[in-house]
Amino acid sequence: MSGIGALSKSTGCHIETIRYYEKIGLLPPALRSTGRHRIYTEKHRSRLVFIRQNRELGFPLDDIRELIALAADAQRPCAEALSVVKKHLAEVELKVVKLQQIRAELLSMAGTCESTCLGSNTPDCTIVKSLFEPAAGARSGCCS
Amino acid sequence: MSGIGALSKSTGCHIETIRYYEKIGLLPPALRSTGRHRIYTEKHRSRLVFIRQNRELGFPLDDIRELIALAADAQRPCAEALSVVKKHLAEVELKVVKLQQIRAELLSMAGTCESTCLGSNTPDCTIVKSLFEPAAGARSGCCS
DNA sequence: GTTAATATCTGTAGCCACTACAGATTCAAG
DNA sequence: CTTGAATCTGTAGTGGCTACAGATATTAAC
Repeated sequence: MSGIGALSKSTGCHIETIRYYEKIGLLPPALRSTGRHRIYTEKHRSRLVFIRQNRELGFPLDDIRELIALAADAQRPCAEALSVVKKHLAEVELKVVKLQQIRAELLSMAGTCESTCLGSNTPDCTIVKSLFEPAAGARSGCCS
Repeated sequence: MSGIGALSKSTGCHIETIRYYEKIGLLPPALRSTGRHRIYTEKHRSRLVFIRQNRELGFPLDDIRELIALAADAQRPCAEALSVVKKHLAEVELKVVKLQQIRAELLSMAGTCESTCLGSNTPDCTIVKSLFEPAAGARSGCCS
């Protein structure tokens, strides 16, 4: 049994976030003191830890909600939980690929700038140059 | 000179997004027809292309705003533009590292589930098990 | 010229997952 | 009993759009 401040400290989850999770039904409502302050049990705490762990792995709250539901109905959560994880894994892998492409592009931008215009008198930086370029091949077909 | 629909088609940028960029001052206000429909020039188009290209590289709108400002003041944008790019690059690289850690963790979760509980009669899936675990070592120090 | 279909207009609300307040109340310590 | 810290509720803001509703403009066909 502990208040929201203690729960926050022991889980590293902000007080506002704890209240938010309760509001959207991800955490069950806390018990209340006579003055309406929230009181938490160990069950609340372990569920909050679960939520946070999965959030740190990037699961959206709806996925976490589903995992919790699967846990509650202990019939055969395995295949379904696994599919939630695998779906998320696929998204993470896609993101990694995209970010690596972006990284390569940024490295090339920085490299070109450093070798071409940085320190020279060139007024138009390669990074910024595309702003003034008419973007070849897209002007045809325009009116007038 | 073209309307917002044509601009949208030629850039792949949604109409609502174009209006949004104007609203937040990222695109200069369009000319207007007698009936208040927006009319765009080639300059609008090339700026929008610039914005979109940089958005695809993950730059936040405020960075793009700064790059545009640097382009306008052609004094010495190079070093500053380069620093914007490098800062973003650092963030992208950090994200890649984090996502790769997450990926490893998800792979391990999926692997453990597949080899341990999937297809067996075990009622508690490893993916979901931490919900019920008292999270050892964090209970001490609690009141009562 | 008229009508119908399409395009565009403005403004507001919603998305995700929080975060940041303001102003009121309650709790714990001395 | 007082004081200061904690907590309460409720609302609004973040980024970068997206989705609508209801009104007006434009264009094409007849």
